[in-house]
Amino acid sequence: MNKMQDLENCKNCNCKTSIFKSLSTEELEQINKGRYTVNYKAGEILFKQGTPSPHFVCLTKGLAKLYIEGYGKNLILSLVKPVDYIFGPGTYVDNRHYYSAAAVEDTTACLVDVNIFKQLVRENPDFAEEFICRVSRQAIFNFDQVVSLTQKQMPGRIADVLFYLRDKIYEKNPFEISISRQDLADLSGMSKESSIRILKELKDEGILRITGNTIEILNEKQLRQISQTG
Amino acid sequence: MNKMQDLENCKNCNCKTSIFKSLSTEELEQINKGRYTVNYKAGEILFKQGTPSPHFVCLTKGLAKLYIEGYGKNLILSLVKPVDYIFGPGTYVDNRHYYSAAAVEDTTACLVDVNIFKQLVRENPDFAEEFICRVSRQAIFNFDQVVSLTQKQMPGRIADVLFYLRDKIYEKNPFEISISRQDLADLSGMSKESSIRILKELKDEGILRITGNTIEILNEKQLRQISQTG
DNA sequence: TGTTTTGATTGATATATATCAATTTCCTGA
DNA sequence: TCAGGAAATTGATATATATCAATCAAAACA
Repeated sequence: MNKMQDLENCKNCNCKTSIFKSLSTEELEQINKGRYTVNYKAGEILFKQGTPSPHFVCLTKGLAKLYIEGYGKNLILSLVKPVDYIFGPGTYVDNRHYYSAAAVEDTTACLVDVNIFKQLVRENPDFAEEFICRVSRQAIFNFDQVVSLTQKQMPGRIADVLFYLRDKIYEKNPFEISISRQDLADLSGMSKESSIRILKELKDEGILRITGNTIEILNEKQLRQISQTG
Repeated sequence: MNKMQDLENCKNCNCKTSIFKSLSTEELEQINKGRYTVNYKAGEILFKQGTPSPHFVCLTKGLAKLYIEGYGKNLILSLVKPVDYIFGPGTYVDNRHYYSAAAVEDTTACLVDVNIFKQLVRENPDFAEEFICRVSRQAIFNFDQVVSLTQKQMPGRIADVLFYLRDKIYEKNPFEISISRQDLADLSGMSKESSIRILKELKDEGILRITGNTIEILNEKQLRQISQTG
């Protein structure tokens, strides 16, 4: 275990900026007591779909992907970066994970006993409300995603993923992706060959500049157009 | 307004069997006071995607569809029957509907001021927990759906929809569907022509018996197989 | 009762996308 | 520095699915 990590405390952690802002010092202390820190190398699995879900996960470093293992293929639901937490729907249903999580980059996470979390939801209405807000935003995001995946053709889906990566994950342009082409395909619901081809087409049309894993959106308006058109 | 409806009271309504079971008589009374009953004819719209969402809806009679209006097509998220309630993710985010709802059959619904609901979530931890459970189950359902829609081919998707209709909506076999072929297509993410063709194929293979709007699953095992295979 | 309209069905065709196979590039470890 | 393996790329082909157009059945209507 990394000593630096162990010296950290929820009280001065960035996590506080998230839903934890409604917690008192004592409540944060409760979370802190039931917390432990784990490091994952890129590629390592945080948890597998179907396994019990005894804690919720707060990402403090790196990048992880949440993905459903379907029939042969994977579907990546979202990427998670610091400071964000992973809280699956199984926690309040049957205590199972309904998706898997894997580190895309070297990643550090805090694991907190789920019962402490549930207790706080019961005791602190602000926290509960904040949590419900959070789950709701997640649901809205999923709606957009399912519409994109089921109603748009490949160029539109790739466009949506590129905007997602630029605006929500890497937050710059150009951005260097740490995910593979396969991941890109799993995010947009297509084969990796197709994702590569579409990327190449967008590059040839001058909408993107691509050098290895670095992508720059050159013509935002036209890419937006492609996203709209389907 | 129907007098019968007005005489009803939340205290002896079937809704109590749902998440409302954790509410006290006084709390149910609060809901009852802020409640009004509305009747919709088949085809009428309960609310439109994008409009404000000032109340949550409890279905007491009929059948409704929840659908996202996408790019040209609709995607039906789910069907709602009595006694179930409709509570969109926008309520805790920006107070907008993220999907539309329309009556499929003649439908009666209770509308309750969303602020009363939110207040109860804050005051009654059991109710809050029950509500989160509910939202979680919804999320799990959506996961299954998105996997079906993005990873299975048409016969598998139709198979999933048929099981959904038999087990969750009509709860009998054979069942007479009150939804159109277009709705069937919107549930399974394909064109209506395709949905008709797959249905016909399943009929020709002896897996289904179809007479007009009555469908009977004859060979459950084989249909399950088709759902699995994709 | 006939007429009109709507939804269901079928067939022919176009097209988006997956799959398979072959290279090529890149990265890692000895 | 090289060898081996993994990932990325490209091309050829097969296939699932949408689209278009026509017909048919059924329900609403006057």
